[in-house]
Amino acid sequence: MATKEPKNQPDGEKRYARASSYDVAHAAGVAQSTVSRCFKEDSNISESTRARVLKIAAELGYTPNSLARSLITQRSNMVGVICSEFTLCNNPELVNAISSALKQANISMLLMIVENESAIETTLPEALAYPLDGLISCVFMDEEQIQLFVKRRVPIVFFNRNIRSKGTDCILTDQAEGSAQMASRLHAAGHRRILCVGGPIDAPEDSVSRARLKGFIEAIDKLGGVDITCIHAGYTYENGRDQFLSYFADSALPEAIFCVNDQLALGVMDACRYTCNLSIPDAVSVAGFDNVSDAGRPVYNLTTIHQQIVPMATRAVDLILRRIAQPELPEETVTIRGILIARTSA
Amino acid sequence: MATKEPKNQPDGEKRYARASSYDVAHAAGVAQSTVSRCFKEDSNISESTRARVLKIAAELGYTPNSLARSLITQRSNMVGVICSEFTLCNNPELVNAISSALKQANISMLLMIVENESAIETTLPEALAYPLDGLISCVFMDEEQIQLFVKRRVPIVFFNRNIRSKGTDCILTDQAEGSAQMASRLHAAGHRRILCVGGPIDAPEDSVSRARLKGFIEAIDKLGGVDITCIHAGYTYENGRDQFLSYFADSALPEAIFCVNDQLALGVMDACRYTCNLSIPDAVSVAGFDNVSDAGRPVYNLTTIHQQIVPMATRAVDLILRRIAQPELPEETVTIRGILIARTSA
DNA sequence: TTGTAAGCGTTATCAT
DNA sequence: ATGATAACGCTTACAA
Repeated sequence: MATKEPKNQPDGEKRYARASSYDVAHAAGVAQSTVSRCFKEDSNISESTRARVLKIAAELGYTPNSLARSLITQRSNMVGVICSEFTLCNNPELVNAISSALKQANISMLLMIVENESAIETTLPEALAYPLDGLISCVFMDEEQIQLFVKRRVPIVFFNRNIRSKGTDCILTDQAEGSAQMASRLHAAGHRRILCVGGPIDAPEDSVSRARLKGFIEAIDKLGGVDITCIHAGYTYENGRDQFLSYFADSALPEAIFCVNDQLALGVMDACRYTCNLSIPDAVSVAGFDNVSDAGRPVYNLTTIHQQIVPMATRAVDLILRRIAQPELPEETVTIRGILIARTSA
Repeated sequence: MATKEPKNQPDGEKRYARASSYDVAHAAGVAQSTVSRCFKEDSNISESTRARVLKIAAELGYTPNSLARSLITQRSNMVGVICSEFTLCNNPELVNAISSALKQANISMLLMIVENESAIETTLPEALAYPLDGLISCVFMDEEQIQLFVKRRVPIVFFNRNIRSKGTDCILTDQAEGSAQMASRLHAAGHRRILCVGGPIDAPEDSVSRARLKGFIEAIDKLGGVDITCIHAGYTYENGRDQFLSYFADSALPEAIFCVNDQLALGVMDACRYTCNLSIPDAVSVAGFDNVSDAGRPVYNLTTIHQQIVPMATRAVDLILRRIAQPELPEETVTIRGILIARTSA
């Protein structure tokens, strides 16, 4: 009890495989706190002992245990990222961008995938169990869910979800402005009968799809003289394809089709070309939003609005770090412009 | 000191936002250990106190801190997943499958993305810092790197990386057999001049691309009478496209092209159709391997070998759990068959 | 059924 | 420059 024997290693045999700072201290003949100091920059420690201790640590394969550190420092160095299966599978670059921004800041990513936009409940306990340094949510959360994190002082940044709540920030592509750019382009190209393929009919007022649709329609109305029709699908390729087909079954072909995301647009394009034998853009123009990687392939060449995912991810991480440092700062909503990528589909 | 006052809450003001079991205990007038018991199934606790404590916990927004729990239980309930940017971006379903298999087992996923197959060094410190319950690696690791984890008793499962090492398991698509299926099909279709688009020329002997290439060539040789040429690209769409173009610039068109992955195949297809004006499969057949989601779109309709990602992911998690429970079990290499998906490209 | 106390592996605050 | 020692928030004997 009064000795320096590591407590977790009563006999010669080790109970646990991972070496602890006690093991290193024991082997190096120093105090455990000395070992700890050796792994910290600018700590008062002589270069000679540091060198010796680090050498022994390497031999024993010792690295400070992040979990134990977190407990005392009150910082886990982990940020949770919640996103939907759809986002992961159709826009993996987004997750990649967030991952690399976090890596830049030396923060680990606890990734939680939810089945769909409204299934966040299933992962809430997981997100709450850890003392996360922050949460980046690419899905909607209601006020009650948000409060669970706010109460625990876990900063939330909403990624492309326009949610304003006390103590949370958000980063958004300027949906309305992006859609307006597309509206101008289609209008300038002379299109006067336009079909809009929106998200689900029951999408909430503040959803991405609604924002894009609304922005598009308002811009078109301002330009004037355009006949607009809207149909509503989900978000997927198949939704776009099927909804267009059932629309086109008993309606005239529009001159242009604006889809609120690229997946819908790709579905519509394929429906046009492979089912209806319509050539694009000769028979009809198609435009999307997001600029997913497929959109740039020659098979689609989709005219779309590019979301600047990389700067958005960087900014999202900045917002988290900022709020960790200064929790009481006023809420911020950062808006980043979309960039019109003119290809041949429209 | 002798009182039951929560130590972390000296005055009325709270230093930390997250409620601890002490806070709950204090509010409920019970011991801290009682609170702990309330959150554990089948523990000797009266239903009445449990109900009361849980109610108060909910009010305070208390959930047991996973980190602190891990420290004492020696189980972090976190599994690290390492994969390359390429895999994430070109086969996001893989990450999704792993994520959902882990979720099923109530394990959190620490996702680490590395720039490329050989950049794992950059994320090693992160993976080692946490006492992970296991590691699923979708990238290569050398023996020295593996040992770092083995030493810490962290089970590793290699996902589609054929690495045999003491104490580690792996789960693989049967590359050779899948390639052989494709070889049979192309042969049966009457193709006698076949171009293979392999991975990088310097890919290691035990790499996925080599295994597929080797399996294909051996099977073709067995069938006989086929003239085979190999070219080497990287792994990407652009690699496939560019390498095919530079090959075709001064060589005759083969009857069929087998690419060691779908991305290469998609690149080759687009090069054929959009640059060389060759129709597929009339002028040339193209086949791939993986069955990524794009392959099924009518724009490609790629004949390919489907990797059974979902069962593979489930099995990978099983292997981890198995080895956590019984670390000394013999190493296992699970092989799962690929399924030929015959579409119109070949 | 409940409370007391030890310990998980760290960092941080004191002494020395 | 280094060593004791007290947290961090839990789980788990052991006592009562």
